[in-house]
This record gives sequence, C-alpha cells and structure tokens, in this order.
Amino acid sequence: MTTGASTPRALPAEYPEPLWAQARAALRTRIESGEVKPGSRLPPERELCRMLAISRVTLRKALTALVEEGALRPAHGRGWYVTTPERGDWPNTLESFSETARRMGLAATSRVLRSELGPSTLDEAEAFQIAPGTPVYRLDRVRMLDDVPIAVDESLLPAGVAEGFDDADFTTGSLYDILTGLGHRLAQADTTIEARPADAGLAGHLDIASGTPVLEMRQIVRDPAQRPLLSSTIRYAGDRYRLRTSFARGTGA
Amino acid sequence: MTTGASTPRALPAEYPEPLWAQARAALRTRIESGEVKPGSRLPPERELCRMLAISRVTLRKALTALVEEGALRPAHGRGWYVTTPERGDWPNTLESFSETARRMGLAATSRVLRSELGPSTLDEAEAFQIAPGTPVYRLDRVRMLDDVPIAVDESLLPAGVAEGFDDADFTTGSLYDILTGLGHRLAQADTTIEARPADAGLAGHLDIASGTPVLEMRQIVRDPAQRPLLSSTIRYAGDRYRLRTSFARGTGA
DNA sequence: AAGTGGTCTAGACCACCCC
DNA sequence: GGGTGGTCTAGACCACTTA
Repeated sequence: MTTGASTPRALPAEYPEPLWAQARAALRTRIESGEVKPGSRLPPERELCRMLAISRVTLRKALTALVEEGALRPAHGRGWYVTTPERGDWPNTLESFSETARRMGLAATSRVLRSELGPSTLDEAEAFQIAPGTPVYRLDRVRMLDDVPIAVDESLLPAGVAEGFDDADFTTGSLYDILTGLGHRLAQADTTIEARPADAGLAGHLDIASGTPVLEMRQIVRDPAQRPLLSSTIRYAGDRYRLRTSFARGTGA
Repeated sequence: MTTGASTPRALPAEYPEPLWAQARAALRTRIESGEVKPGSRLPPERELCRMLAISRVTLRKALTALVEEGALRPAHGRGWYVTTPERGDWPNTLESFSETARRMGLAATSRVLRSELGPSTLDEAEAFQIAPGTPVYRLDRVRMLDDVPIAVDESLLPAGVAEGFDDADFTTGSLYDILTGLGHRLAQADTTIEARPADAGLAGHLDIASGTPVLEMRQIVRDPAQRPLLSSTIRYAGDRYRLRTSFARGTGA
C-alpha cells in the first residue's frame, strides 16, 4: 500500500473498482446489516484506515459519498454518526415509487398498458437527439399500491437502451433497477412538475373524476455522457400521492 | 507550500476560508465573467495548480464542487469543460421563483398579506423543536410575475432567525437571499409536493376558480446543524407555474 | 490534553483520448 | 506517445469537542 493505484486488490481485477468505492460498499454493508446501529458512532477515521487498509484520503472519499447518500453525518470534533432512518434519507433524489411503497409497507405493482417498439415522432426524436422515425420503445403502465391505481407512467426509451427488455418483468420490477441491471448508469434527471386537471382517459385508468387535480412529473434521465436514456411522464392522482425529496447543499465538502 | 495547512494565505486570516473554497471562487469568477467561454476547455489541472499555487488534490476538490454546482463537466482524457448555460443549470435544487422569473424575462414581485410575530401552535412548535407558544414569525405573500398572481407563499420562521427582518423588503426581495444576507446558512431542504384543488380563499388570491388544480409544495429548510430555519408552504396556480429541477447522481466522485 | 474530523501537500501510477 | 483526468499514498498541521 505504498505505491499509489498500482495495487487494485480485493476484487479479482477485471473491473478494478476504485478502492474508495469498495470502502464505501464495505461501510454501507455494515450499516445496512445493523452491525453499526443508527445514531451510533463509527470507529475513528484512522482506525477505519487500518481496518480497511486504505489511506485516510481514500477513506474520506468513501465517507463523503455516504454522506451524499444520506447514510452518514460527520460531527467535527466528535466522529461520524450513522443517520437515523426516520429522517435524512432521500437526499437529492426523488423518493421512487418503490421506495415509497416500502416505507409505507404497501405492495408496488404495475399493469402494463403498452410495451412495444415503434417509430419516434418529431418531438420524441428531438428529445433523444435521434432521427425522426428511429425506433423507440414505449412502456405505458398503471402503477398501483396494494391494487389501488395511483399513477399512469408513460416511458420512452431509445431502442438501443431497451435491448434486453424481453426478459424483464414490468409488473413488479422497477424500471430504474432494470436499467441499472443492464449496465446503464443513470447520472442526471432533469425534471419538471406541475398540477393539471385529469383528462377523460387518465381519469378512467385512475378511477377518478375528470378534472380532478393530477400531479404531472416529466423526467429526462441521462447517462454520465449526457446521452438521454429515458423520457418519462408520470401522472399521479392528486389525493393519492405526494412527491418527497430532500435537497442538500453540501456546505462545501 | 510544503507543510500542509500551516499556510492559510490569501485571505487576511480571521476566517481562513479553505484553500479549495478560494480556488472554487476564483474559478467561478473566471467562468461567470466570461473569461472562459461556455463549452470551452479549462487549462490542464497541473497548470491550474501552478496558477493557483495549490496542490492537485485541493484543486480537484474545487473542480468537483463546481461540477455539483453545474458549472463544469470533466471529460476523462480530454479536459474540463465549461457547461453550456442552456442546460446543466439547477442541479439538486429547485429553481427558485426569482430564478424562473429571470430565465423568462419577467419581473418577480410580492404582495405581503401578513408579516408579524405571533405565538406558535402545537404543530408549528413541533416542526421547529421549540416550546408551543414560543414566538414565530409569519410571512404570507402573494407572489407575482409581471403583476399576474402565480402563488401564495406562507412562510414561518423561529423568532430568532427573523431578527433583522425590520429593514427587509419582501415585495421584491427573495427570502432566501435575505436569510443568507443575514448570515444564515441553508444546508438542506426537505420537500413534499402534491396536487390539490384550490379552496375558496386561495382561489380568491390567485384569481382562479375554486377546485382548480393547485401545486402545493411544503419545505422545511435546515442549517448545517440540522436546526430548522424556515417552514414554508407555497401553492401555485396549476396552469401558471411548473417546478423545475435536475437531480445529479455524481457517479461516485 | 487527548481524541477526532478538516485541510493540505508532493509525488506516483493508471486509464482514456487523440494524434 | 504524449496529454489529460482518475485514483492512491504517507505524513503533517489546524480546529473543534470533551474531559
């Protein structure tokens, strides 16, 4: 451990995941397994360094990453503390439908309305920066909690991104999980949110009256190279769902 | 520059702002002044180190911070690029009312409905973790764009936070700007968003019909020590406003 | 005063991009 | 191959917290 990155170690090479990411994973596991209880203090940095056999700079990069995930919180002269689950979750991300379901102890399922490849319209082609008519994958679903319809999700993906969807189970699976499982990396999500009245079609799917307030969220998700991976419009029945998020401004670090 | 943090430098001491924050400020200035144009490449890291007279680790901390602010984007073998303003803004923050106004070239103003100190209710006291009845400051405003009413903002602050509000101008000023101007540091904002029908009072203020869809956003803003600074509920006329944000997942770094 | 996080440095090797 | 970012180390000093 003297000569910089020349020692990948631990992982059997191949994808030499950075040391700090390995350390982050190790710490995350310990936290999630309950080995270190919420609210309790982590061992001092210098000791963690010895335990994980990494330098302090690298360890701190892992710890900082966990802060952004909402798992840890530093306290200057006192130590690193495990966040109480109650609050401090969902930093800089919208709570996903699946996460909401889990938090409330409900079952998240979907009814697939459409799932097919088809030519893109002008607007869609522009959004994905592809030629109009290029095939895109359409996935329309009614999302439910304990069999109560909550929202209608219309998603659109470039055909290339949707390769491997044949085996996917959209009735229970999360689209995000499926995409990351296929090796896609979601880096950024541009989002707009507004309130609108439900039109007749939407009202029918959600079993509400036409004109009822609906929360409409449009997202374009991009990969680290800024390529659009997914464009989705989700319309939630106004009295059945609430978006939650927590914006952290990282006071610097 | 050989012996670690023993050389605060640059700033006349007192509050020795960290070197990486100074470097971030210097780079930010250069970008905002247009000295380095959007889309263009920054000088190589090793040269920036010489120019700013800091180590590469420190420089990279500054660069990473600017990535989270949406000002820069790294490209592995190619360099650091200034983000095109068009997109890449508003990362991990809701676009504020004032920012929206600026982007659309409209004038953001407010009509103050209430601005006074009063005893807190049970719910409010609980939210702020203070004793019920402890004074809190109430600020209710109708927010307008070019004199069209867009939203009703009901804000609530612990009395201590509101000290110095006497001189503040809420008809044109942003509450966030006023708070930061008073030295408060906003670190985290827990947010929920939902769609609801307008009640009679709200409909009157916004000049819309009762029952019209309204976007309701509730926020609790905290300082770095997790103390609540501000609790606000903003209700936007559904057909006049749209929230925008961009969630960045920093692929690790 | 001792313990713990926060900042900083100099130097090294690796991985990617482009010529 | 040469340039550029990405990762990593060892060691040092400072600032805050607690006793």
